[in-house]
Amino acid sequence: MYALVDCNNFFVSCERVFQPQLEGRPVVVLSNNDGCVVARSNESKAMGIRMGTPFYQVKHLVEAGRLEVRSSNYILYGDMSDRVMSILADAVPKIEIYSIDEAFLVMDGLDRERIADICRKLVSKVRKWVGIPVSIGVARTKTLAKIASHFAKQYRGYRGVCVIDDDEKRMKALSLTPIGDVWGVGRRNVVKMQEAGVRTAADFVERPEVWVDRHFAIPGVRTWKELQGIVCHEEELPDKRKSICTSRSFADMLTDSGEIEEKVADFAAHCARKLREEGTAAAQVTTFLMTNRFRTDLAQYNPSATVSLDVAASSAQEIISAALKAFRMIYRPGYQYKKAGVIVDGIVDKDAVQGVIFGFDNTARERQDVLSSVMDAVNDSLGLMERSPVRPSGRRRRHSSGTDVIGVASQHLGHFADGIRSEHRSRRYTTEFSEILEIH
DNA sequence: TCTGGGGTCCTAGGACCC
DNA sequence: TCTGGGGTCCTAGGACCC
Repeated sequence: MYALVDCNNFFVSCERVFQPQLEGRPVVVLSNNDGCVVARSNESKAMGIRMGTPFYQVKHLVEAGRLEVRSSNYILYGDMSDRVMSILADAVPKIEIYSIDEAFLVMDGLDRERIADICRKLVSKVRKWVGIPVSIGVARTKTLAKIASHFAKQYRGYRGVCVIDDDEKRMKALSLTPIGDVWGVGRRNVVKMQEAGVRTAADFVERPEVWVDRHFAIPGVRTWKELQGIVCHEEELPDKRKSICTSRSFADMLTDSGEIEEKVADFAAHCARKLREEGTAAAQVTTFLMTNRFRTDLAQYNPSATVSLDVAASSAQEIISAALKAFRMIYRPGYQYKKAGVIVDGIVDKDAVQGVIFGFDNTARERQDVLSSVMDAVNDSLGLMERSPVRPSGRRRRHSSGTDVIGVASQHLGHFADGIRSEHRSRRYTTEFSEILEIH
């Protein structure tokens, strides 16, 4: 059996722990740049505010005193997530952290009564110790556990825990679940489903497998099986990431090559730092630029270019130099750029790289690696730290937040967050000590 | 006026090989 | 004029997730 633990309205709940006056009030938390709504309290959901709503569309509610708003505070959320996850990890033999606010608990070898009991205790323990409300759904497959957690969240009678452990409960749950609420069925496929007369998860499982295969291919068949209790999503996600991306929208549109170049260098340095934290190196570096897609009155240009490295690298110098090379291949004056980013992929273990290097430029590379590790040490002790939000393996890692104090000259140090709106951010209650250190 | 960021997997089609 | 067949690898783009 799998138990899916899902933090209710996670970002809002984190804010409420330290600002109890938000309790019972309609609250939303915004994305980076104060762009869109990414988390809502039950009260703001009830007001009809949808996920992803641009903030300017609900700003009048804030001004009228009918809605509370906070900018996202990922350092706080990451730290709160770690606290929740460590309680969960202590309670069961195996945990798979799926996202910043969700984890699957593998409940192998426990009898049903005990599972329900453990889950109920976890709900109250997390609430009591961290202050975050969670819901838990239990079932044979992850897809069904997701559905169970929806019920646990939706109906008070479950008191936070819903178990689907026989066919009768399963079919009842499926018939009450709109097909679009099923894990793995996204917006595009909902349309196709509805056109075919499939409205609920129960409608879907009644269709023959060949029909599902024809219209929705392998991912569709997996979901179809999972809904019937046949496990398809079993394996844990691999430990190492296959790509790392750092990108940001700018508060204002930028035109100047030099100004964008500094951002790109910063993004590249951030990617390189993450590679080193994971003990990996990347063989490809991609830089992309985007104009403002919402300004249809302006010329659009969304180029990207990829530079391949001879030898996979993780030093700031090498990644930045490749990212800037790609940037110079695509930058064209005359456009107003709204966003840029750097993606590194072709990721391999650092050890594997060292094994295959011989020859003339080995020394230079070694020196850059040494320099990078010294920079990391300085930034670790003086910079502001942030916890990694997601690691599929459940292993916790610390991540730099980008407020480095030392870097490569092409970066715009200390200005990583410049030009990003964050007008309603709360304090970093649980990690502020390091910020104080930084000031001194 | 104002519209996020970071991932994964799958598939179709092209390049290339014998 | 006629113009094979089968395999692998890579990549871009689509769909999905939170």
